[in-house]
Amino acid sequence: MPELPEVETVRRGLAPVLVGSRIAALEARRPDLRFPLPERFGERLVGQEILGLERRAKYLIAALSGGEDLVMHLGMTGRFTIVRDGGRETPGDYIHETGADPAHDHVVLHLCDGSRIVYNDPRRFGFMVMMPRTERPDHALFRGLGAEPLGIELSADYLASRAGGKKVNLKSFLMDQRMIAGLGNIYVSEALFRAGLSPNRGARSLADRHGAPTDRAMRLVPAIKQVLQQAIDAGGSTLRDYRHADGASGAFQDEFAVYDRAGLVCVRKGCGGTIRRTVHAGRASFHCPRCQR
DNA sequence: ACTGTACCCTGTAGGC
DNA sequence: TGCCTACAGGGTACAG
Repeated sequence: MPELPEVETVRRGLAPVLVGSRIAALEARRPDLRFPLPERFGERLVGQEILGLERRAKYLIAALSGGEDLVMHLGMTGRFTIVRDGGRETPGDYIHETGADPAHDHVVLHLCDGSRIVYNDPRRFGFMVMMPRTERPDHALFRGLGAEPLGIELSADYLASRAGGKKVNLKSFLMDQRMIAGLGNIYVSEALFRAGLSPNRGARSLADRHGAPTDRAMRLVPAIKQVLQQAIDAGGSTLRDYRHADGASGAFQDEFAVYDRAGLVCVRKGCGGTIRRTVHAGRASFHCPRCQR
């Protein structure tokens, strides 16, 4: 579920509560999510102050005073909810407080001020790992990540250099976290619509035969940046599970041009085309065959 | 080296 | 009402 805008929205919601706080206790209600929780998870967290909370791609990274990073990924259905001091104690009461099924409240961080951060994840595709801060850039999770899409490193030149000669279609290329880190199924479809590019087109068409960026690559870069920024401004997209850290829904789902709109008329004035659903690498794609070539 | 498919897990929506 | 299938914002491990 959570792509870059959703993870960034969660980060902004958690940061004011987490940063500067100290961890009083850890509740791990099961030993694993997608992967086993870190060895001696509680020992390594309790007593630590959280110095900062940043995002890289779809990862949340809490910097701990002891020198380790707590790296968190929300998978498809993960969500963090802040429960303020005074919230009720029994798991069953979380349903009122977080709106999530308490059976899937897997990890609870208790902070010294009495508030709690509850991690809920029905499908358990999310995970948490810890690593020394100095080792993070070389860690397997981060080493191969591509450009951060809202950073200056995502440019037409970058796209052309990564896409040249590749046989993959544009949709799969943009979904590949080694190329661009943070896009997912929704925002790839939305960015391609804004750029007027078909998801079926070969990624290689972002570069000419000399490896220089084509006008398609030039259109794609601002399309990606704009759709992500607008989605962040709207607090992300809530389809099912995703919520802000305070339980609120995102609003960007109301602004989808193509995602999940198969069979509906294209939103572009005067187009009149019908949005089509196709499949790339097992994931649904949506595009307007008239607007997107 | 690259590309496509199966799979991890649970919940829900839709067809019969 | 049930039962069954297909599908869902993620990523990874293989086989070809």
